[in-house]
Amino acid sequence: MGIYALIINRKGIIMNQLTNFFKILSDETRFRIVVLLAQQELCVCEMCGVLELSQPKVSKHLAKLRDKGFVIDKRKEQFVFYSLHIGDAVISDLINHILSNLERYPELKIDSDRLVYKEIYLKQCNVSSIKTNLEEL
Amino acid sequence: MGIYALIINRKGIIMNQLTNFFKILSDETRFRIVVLLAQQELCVCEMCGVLELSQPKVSKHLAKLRDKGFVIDKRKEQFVFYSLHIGDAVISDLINHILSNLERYPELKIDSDRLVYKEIYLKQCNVSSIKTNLEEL
DNA sequence: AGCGTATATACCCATATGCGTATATACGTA
DNA sequence: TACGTATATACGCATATGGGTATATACGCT
Repeated sequence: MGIYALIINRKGIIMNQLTNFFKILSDETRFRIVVLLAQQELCVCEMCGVLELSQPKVSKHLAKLRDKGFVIDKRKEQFVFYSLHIGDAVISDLINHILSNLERYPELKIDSDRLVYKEIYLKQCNVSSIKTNLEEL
Repeated sequence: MGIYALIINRKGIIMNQLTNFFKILSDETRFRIVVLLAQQELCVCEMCGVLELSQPKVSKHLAKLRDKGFVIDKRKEQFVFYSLHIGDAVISDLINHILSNLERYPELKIDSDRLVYKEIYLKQCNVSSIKTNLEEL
């Protein structure tokens, strides 16, 4: 494989990185996850709680993010914490742009506001009484 | 439907507009089309020529862009010209960001460079000799 | 070792997606 | 009206996607 082939491949990779990331963001659940992780590292049950989504659903979307290399997972005892890992400048600028315009996307803003209460979800990941506990606030 | 429901709907619409656009960009063909249209309005056969893609393929992707409201089509005699129509600021900033970093995405850069020769394709849309004509340059 | 909690994944299903091919429609011109 | 070109769309197919449910695995604690 000569240099030209290498260049071609590099082209493809770069191009794919962008379209892959757009595919990630094209699902509402993953989009909300990315916006959360752009603000702080979180474990799975915290995301389930904040987003009010089932654990397998969140885990499966995180797996896709991991497979594409957009997040890094790090185990801390029982919990697995995820953090965003973005290389491309266009992508990270896009995320920052969204973050600084959160008020324009009320749904994302609500998610972010609920990050304050994330500790609530730490010890009841698979419990269906999340909403009950929330309502007590 | 009360005001609250309206707000909810408005939320959904705004949120969807972003994820819809990411879905559009998640396909390589559509991504290349959007980048071209961000530079100038083009008719279908010009896009087929520049991108070296079949006419039905380009038309179908344009139909998706049209259905989501991201492009406007305008007939001029035999030709139908498409132009980008982006409302959301985050989206248009994203596109501008990509445009000003075209050198970092060689494949997109090549497409854009070929825009210079777009007139070639105007009267041979369905002809398979596109490459032949290109090679004469 | 046994139990509870956290997380990942396998399985199944319904639906969406992208593509090639063929065809329909629209426009200009002879 | 007939023909060529431009464009849109219908059809069929293979594959991808997202979700729910059930299950497997990992960790901490007793």
